[in-house]
Amino acid sequence: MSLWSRTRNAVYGEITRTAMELFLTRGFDATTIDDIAAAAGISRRSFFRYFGTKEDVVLGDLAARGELIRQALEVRPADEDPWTALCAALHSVKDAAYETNEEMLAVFKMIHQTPSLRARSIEKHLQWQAMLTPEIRRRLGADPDDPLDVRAEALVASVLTCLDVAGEAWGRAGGRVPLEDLFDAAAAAVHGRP
Amino acid sequence: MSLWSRTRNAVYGEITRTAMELFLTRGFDATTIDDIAAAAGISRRSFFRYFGTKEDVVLGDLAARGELIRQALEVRPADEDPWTALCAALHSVKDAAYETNEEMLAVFKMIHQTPSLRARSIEKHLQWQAMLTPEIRRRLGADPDDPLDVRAEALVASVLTCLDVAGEAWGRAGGRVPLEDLFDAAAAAVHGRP
DNA sequence: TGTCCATCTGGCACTCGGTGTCAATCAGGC
DNA sequence: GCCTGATTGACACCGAGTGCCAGATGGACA
Repeated sequence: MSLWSRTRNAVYGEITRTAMELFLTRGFDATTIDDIAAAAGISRRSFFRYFGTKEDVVLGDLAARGELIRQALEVRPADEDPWTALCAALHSVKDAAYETNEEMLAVFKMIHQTPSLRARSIEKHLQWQAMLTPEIRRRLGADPDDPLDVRAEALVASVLTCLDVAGEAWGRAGGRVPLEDLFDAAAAAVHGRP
Repeated sequence: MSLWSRTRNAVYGEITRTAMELFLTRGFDATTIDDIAAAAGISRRSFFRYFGTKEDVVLGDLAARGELIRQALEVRPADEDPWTALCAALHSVKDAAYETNEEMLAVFKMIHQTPSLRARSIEKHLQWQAMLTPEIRRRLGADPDDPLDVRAEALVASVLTCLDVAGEAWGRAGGRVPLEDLFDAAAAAVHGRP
């Protein structure tokens, strides 16, 4: 680990902390990149060297978590039915990115109330979908490239949709109930089975 | 129908036609608002008086179709199970907005290949979700305002996700198979039943 | 230690989407 | 013919994001 990457990580974390603080106080849309750059002591141009978009500060490592979910899915027993395997894979990956439950709640609310953030969040879920679908195709014994076989896409997309619905409900409910329980209830409603 | 609203409708249609032609030849991102305004013979400012965003030219009346789906859902038999009722409601609303199948195919491909369009399209689906959920809550006998009851949201969101998956597959397959068949296959994969 | 190279940084100019404002225009009712 | 209200174009402005370039800084090597 060279000094370069160490300072880079430090700056990365500093920008994230500074920006999130501004977002949670002023609101996402009311905070400009110039505000963040000024507060973090860097130039506006440098901000874009660490984050491609303003939304990436909030949703940054979502892509990385997709990879974790994919790995968790691969480990599931081969004879488990795809839906159960997907649900289990999602369960096994917790949100370790947040310090407190309150912070996580505030971020969830912000994401679901800010259209641009919501849209980006859904785009990330689409990436997860693309990452998880091949494994489900394999488990279904489907042709990996047949565009007419929509079963795997539908299963993966629906499970992720349940996660999204659960997340929104969790935010609306003020985090009073474990997110997992809401997800299980959503999944059960869609796929039958109590 | 006054002359004002007649000319307004005419201009609206003219902008749509001009813009769609540019989108389908140059691509969505490569077409600027100035291009559209110049080609349609209006000012850049006037464009934004007819369309809130560039994406709205492509996805304009999607919100209106949501209302049609809601009405179709209301008409379904009261004792039909929610999933079946939702699927039937979606079936009953066809895409009447496109002249030819080829044009519809081109637009679908464009939407699914352009991130900003894809995101907006999903946002419109979220609006549909909000419109359809109350009726499903009613059919489930659920408290209309209980944030912890996620069944209705999950059902509606999953059905719409199936529609989205089917639409994407339909585009990838070059429209070789009826969209309805792909939707049915996706819905069946998710909700059990072969 | 001094030199060279790669990387990082800040600043500038630019594009593009989108908004507020204001004066000019134009249809329609009196 | 005149007043009212909607529409229009033009201009200025903002914020996100990008390309470019000169300068600073750390690392490797002689």
